[in-house]
Amino acid sequence: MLDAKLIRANPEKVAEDLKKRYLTGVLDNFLVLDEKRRNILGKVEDLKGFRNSSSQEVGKMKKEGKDPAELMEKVRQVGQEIKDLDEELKNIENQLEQILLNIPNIPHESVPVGEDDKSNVEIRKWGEPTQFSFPAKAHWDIGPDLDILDFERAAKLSGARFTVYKGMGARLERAIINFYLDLHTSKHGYKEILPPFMVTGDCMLGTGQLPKFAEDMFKLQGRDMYLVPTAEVPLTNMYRGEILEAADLPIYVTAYTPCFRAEAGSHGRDTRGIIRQHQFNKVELVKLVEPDKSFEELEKLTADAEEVLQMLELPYRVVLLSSGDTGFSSAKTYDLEVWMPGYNDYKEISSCSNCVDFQARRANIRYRPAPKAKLQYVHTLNGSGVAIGRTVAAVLENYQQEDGSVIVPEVLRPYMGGQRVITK
RNA sequence: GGAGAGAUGGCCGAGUUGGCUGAAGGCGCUCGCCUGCUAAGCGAGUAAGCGGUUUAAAGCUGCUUCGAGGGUUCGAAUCCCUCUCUCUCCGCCA
Repeated sequence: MLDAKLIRANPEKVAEDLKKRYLTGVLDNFLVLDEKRRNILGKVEDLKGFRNSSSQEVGKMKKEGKDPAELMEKVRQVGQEIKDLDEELKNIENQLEQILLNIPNIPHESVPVGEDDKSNVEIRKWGEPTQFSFPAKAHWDIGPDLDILDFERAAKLSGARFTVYKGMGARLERAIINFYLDLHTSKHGYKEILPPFMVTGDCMLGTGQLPKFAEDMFKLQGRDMYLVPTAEVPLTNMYRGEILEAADLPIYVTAYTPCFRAEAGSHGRDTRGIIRQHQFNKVELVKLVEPDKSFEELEKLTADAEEVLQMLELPYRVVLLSSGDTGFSSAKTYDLEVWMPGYNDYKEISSCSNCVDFQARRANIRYRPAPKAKLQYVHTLNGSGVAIGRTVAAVLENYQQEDGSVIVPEVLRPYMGGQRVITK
C-alpha cells in the first residue's frame, strides 16, 4: 500500500511513477474522495467536540442539581447528525482504502522501465549452459523413464498440474528441502520456521495477494482461509500488527512449505513436467529490516539464494525485472533463472524482492528506530531460496547421462544416503 | 462437541453501582541527580492513528482507539447483542 500522505502531497510524482507500471488515472478519484473526506471529517469532528463538552456539562449540571433537559435534547439532535456524517465518512474511507489496496508498489529508480519481461536486464551469469554429447532429454521424459515421477497417476488423483514423486524422486525432493534449510540456517543466519499452510484473508491482504489476485489462490469453502501460495505470506504476517524494537532487526526467517496456486490464466503454459504445478514445494527466505538497509539486504538475500545453485553446480543467470514485470508488492526484483536443457533456455527458479514499506504498511509492521523516536514501517524482503520442484527438474536435466541415469549432485549425496546416481 | 473464565498502552496489570480515566500501579526505555566504576537509589518524562494550525519540524489543538462489529444513552473500557481469539475442565481424536 502506498502512503496516502505521499499521494496527497505529491500526486504528479506518484502518477509519474505509476506510469512505469503502465497505470494511469488511478489517482484521480482518490484525490477527489480524499478532499471530500477531509471536508466531512472537519465537520463531524466539530460536532463530536460539541457533544463531548456538552455531555460533560450535563454531568456537571446534574451534580449541581440543575435541569439539563434542554441541553440533552440538543445533543440528541446533534447525535443524529453525527451518525449520518459518520456513515458517509465510512463509505468514503472504504472507497479510498479499496483504491489504495489495488495500487501496486512504485518501482525503485534502479529498475529498468518496460512493459514486460522483454525489458528485463541480465545482471550476471554463473556457469555455462550444460553441453551434452548425446541428445538431451527433458525432465518430463527422464522422470517417468526412471520411474521417479508419475504424471498419469497424479492426474488420476488430482487432475492436471500435479505430480506424484516416487522412490528416489521423492527422496531427491526431500534431500533438496533439507539441504536448503540447513544451508540457510547454518550459514546465512536465517531462523527456521515451520508455519501453518493455511492462513486467513487478513494475511493475504497484508502481503498483497488480496484483494487483487483472489482468483490465483485456493480458498477453503465457507471459511476465511487460504492455502498458502508461498511461505512469504505466513513468514511476513507473523509480525503483522506488531511494534518491533530496533534491536530485533534485522529479522531473517526461512521456511519450507508447499505452495498452492490456482494458476488461473496460465492455461497452456508449461503444461508438461513439474515446472508449473498447483502444488509445489519451496524454501522461502524472508527479511524484516530497517529502511535504509533494505536494498543492500536485497543483494545479500539474492546472493543467499544464488549460493544453493552454485553448490549444486547448476548454471544460472540473475535478471533484474523491468517495471512492468515486477510483482505487485515489490519495488525491485531479481529473478534467478536456472539453465534447463529440456527448454534449451533459462527458467525462473527464484524471485527475490524488496517490497520496501509496501507490505509493512498493509500489515502494519512497525519498529522504533531509537528510544523515544517515532514509529516507522520496516522494510520487508522475500525470495525463493529456492523452488524445490524446479530444482529437481534442473538436476534431472543438467545431470542426465547418456544411459538415462542421473548423477546425484555431490552436496546432495549425504542427504541421499550416499547414493551417487539414480538409475532405473 | 459440552461447561466455564478471559481479551486494557512496548510488556505486565488495576479499573464493571456508566460522567474530570487515554486510562492507577509496576516493568522496560529516555533524560537528569547521586556514585571512583558498576549495581542500587532519587526526580522527571514515555501510546498510536487521523485532521487543524505551521514553509517544514517542534509545539499547540480537535477527533478516534481499552479484541472486532452493532446497540442503549446527553455521555460507554464499564450496560445489551453478535462474532473472533485465548485459557481451564469434560468428551472425541492424529
